[in-house]
Amino acid sequence: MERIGDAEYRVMEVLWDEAPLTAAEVADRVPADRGWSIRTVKTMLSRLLAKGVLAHEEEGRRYLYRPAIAREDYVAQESGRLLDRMFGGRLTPLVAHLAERDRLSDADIAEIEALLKALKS
Amino acid sequence: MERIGDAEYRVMEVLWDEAPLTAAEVADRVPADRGWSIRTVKTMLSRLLAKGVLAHEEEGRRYLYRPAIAREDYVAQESGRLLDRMFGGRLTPLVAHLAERDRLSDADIAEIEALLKALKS
DNA sequence: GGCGGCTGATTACAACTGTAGTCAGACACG
DNA sequence: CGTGTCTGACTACAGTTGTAATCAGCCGCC
Repeated sequence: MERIGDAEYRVMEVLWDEAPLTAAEVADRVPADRGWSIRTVKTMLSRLLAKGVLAHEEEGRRYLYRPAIAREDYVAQESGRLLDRMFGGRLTPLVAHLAERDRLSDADIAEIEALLKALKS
Repeated sequence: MERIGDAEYRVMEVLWDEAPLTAAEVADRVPADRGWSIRTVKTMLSRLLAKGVLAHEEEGRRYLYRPAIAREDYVAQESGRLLDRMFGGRLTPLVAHLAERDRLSDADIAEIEALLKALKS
């Protein structure tokens, strides 16, 4: 599967939240913090189409865009990539690492414990 | 902190494992699967120097290269980035996600539970 | 003492990415 | 019916990355 850049990912998120949308609608919903022009959004959409991660159907002279890959699949691929690259593919060192770095609160720990308990049964 | 590409990361790993090293030594230790030329390795070293993630000391007319950032710090940054981008910065959804995707064996679960227990005490 | 080999420095170049401008066609309003 | 507007397509351009080649200097060997 193709890789997706940071900016492109913003666009994907919009469409994973709500689809199908026109280019203008996507532009409206993209987080404003980057101050993108509509043209930039359209470029993103074209590239994502070319990469095969978006699909489009024609509606009059416009396109309606929708994701062609599931968010879960993409997220799985990217987390797997990080895990492979940094932790030899093993999750435990990641958890240990984040715990050390204070990215884990007590509430997180409780939550993960509950999750693991559910997984075992 | 500067970002490091995939190929550059390979070079960093060599030096995190063993330092200081000369360019030729790094080239010897880089995993062979990409079939890099020594020139390519030298380019990586220069760029990593420019990015400030490597340091060098002169030894005669050569450099000895060593990491200027800790592996842990870089790994923390990158895992934080993924977590922020994909899971709103929260670890639990990542664990849940990987569990669903069968990236978690029973042994992993036991291991993480032990880790969490240790964290709480 | 000249020549091959090694060194870092500089340059090359294509693909990808972020950010946008231009263009030709359709459409909608006055 | 003309004129501005919106659309996707195409083009632009700088920065990053992967992958190297070239260059000028030094060093040891014949």
